[in-house]
Amino acid sequence: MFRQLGRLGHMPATPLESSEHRSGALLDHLARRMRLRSESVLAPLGLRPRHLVALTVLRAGGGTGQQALATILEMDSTNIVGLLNDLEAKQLIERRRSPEDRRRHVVELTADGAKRLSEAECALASAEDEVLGALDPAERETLYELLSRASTGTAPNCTEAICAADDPL
Amino acid sequence: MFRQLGRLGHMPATPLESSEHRSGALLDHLARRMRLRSESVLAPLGLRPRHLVALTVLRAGGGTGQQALATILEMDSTNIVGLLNDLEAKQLIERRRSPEDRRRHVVELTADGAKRLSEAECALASAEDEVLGALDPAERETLYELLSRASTGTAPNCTEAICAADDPL
DNA sequence: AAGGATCGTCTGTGCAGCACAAACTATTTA
DNA sequence: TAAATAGTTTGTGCTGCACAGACGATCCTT
Repeated sequence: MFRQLGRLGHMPATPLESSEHRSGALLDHLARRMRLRSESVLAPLGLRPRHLVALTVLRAGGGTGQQALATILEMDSTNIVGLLNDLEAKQLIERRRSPEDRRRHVVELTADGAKRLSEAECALASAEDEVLGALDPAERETLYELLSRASTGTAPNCTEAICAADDPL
Repeated sequence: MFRQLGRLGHMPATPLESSEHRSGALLDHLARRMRLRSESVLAPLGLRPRHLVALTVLRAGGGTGQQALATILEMDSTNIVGLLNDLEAKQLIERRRSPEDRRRHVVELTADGAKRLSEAECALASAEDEVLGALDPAERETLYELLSRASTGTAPNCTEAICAADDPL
């Protein structure tokens, strides 16, 4: 519990710049708006928003054990199983047993998965246009970059392993 | 249904610059992580994440009718009622009948509401630190600004009505 | 080799968010 | 007066999700 707000101008020397600008609620709000639109757009592709999230994380993170995935996504591992089952049934991911520890399933995006993910992202363009309509392309890119950095922990400059997987174009 | 993707390299001259950088999944992911932390932090204040979202929108938007609110939040209006009932019971918002159209309830943040919102945002600082740990303060401010602009439609510069309401302390 | 810990899987249970529908009041508008 | 609109209330059902229990497979001890 700090000073709460700027108050009456007699704050010592606290910069107070970014002060109470908490992004949480806005994040929630926009994510919801996005999700609502995504669902209908994604349905024809046989995906749901959370599949997209998982695929995105996998694309960024490479071969991950599923309990590591559970940690990243902050989901219960039992629910991860179902999620991955869906994706594996569609051959968008692959579960391979880790050679080091054969209990472990290493989850990886397949070529199909990367492709489908790109398609989905492409299909989401109009949804994003609606939700982020107030931002110009440069701002959206900035937003993407910030979100990307935040979500992959402290990754400074690795936001472009992204296009590596699927563009044999 | 456009061309789906770049496919086989015979795309005309599409720049393809920011290309497939869709923020949807990242937004979802971060919002979830944020929400999980928020819930426990907010509980002692008698609030839940969605209350925060509603309060935030109200703070930004001023006196809104509840069906307008339903549109903004993209929630069913029946659920808005319950949400507002919660907030009104805690005297964080006020429902006044609109003088122009007495059917309409104009919803407004009370002084208490603004205060509580600030407290909540303050309490969320640590949660945000965890989730946005990879971003420095300037970047977080940028993020906030982008999210704020996006969520209030095309609002360029009205993010600081914030500190006006509650500081008679 | 035996014991316990760990990873993943499957099943089931229960709660909460939320959309949807129907019925009602108060009020405005045609 | 009749119809449309804003809000409220209640109920129903689906879905997401956490949580728990049980199981097989595989490590890691000792």
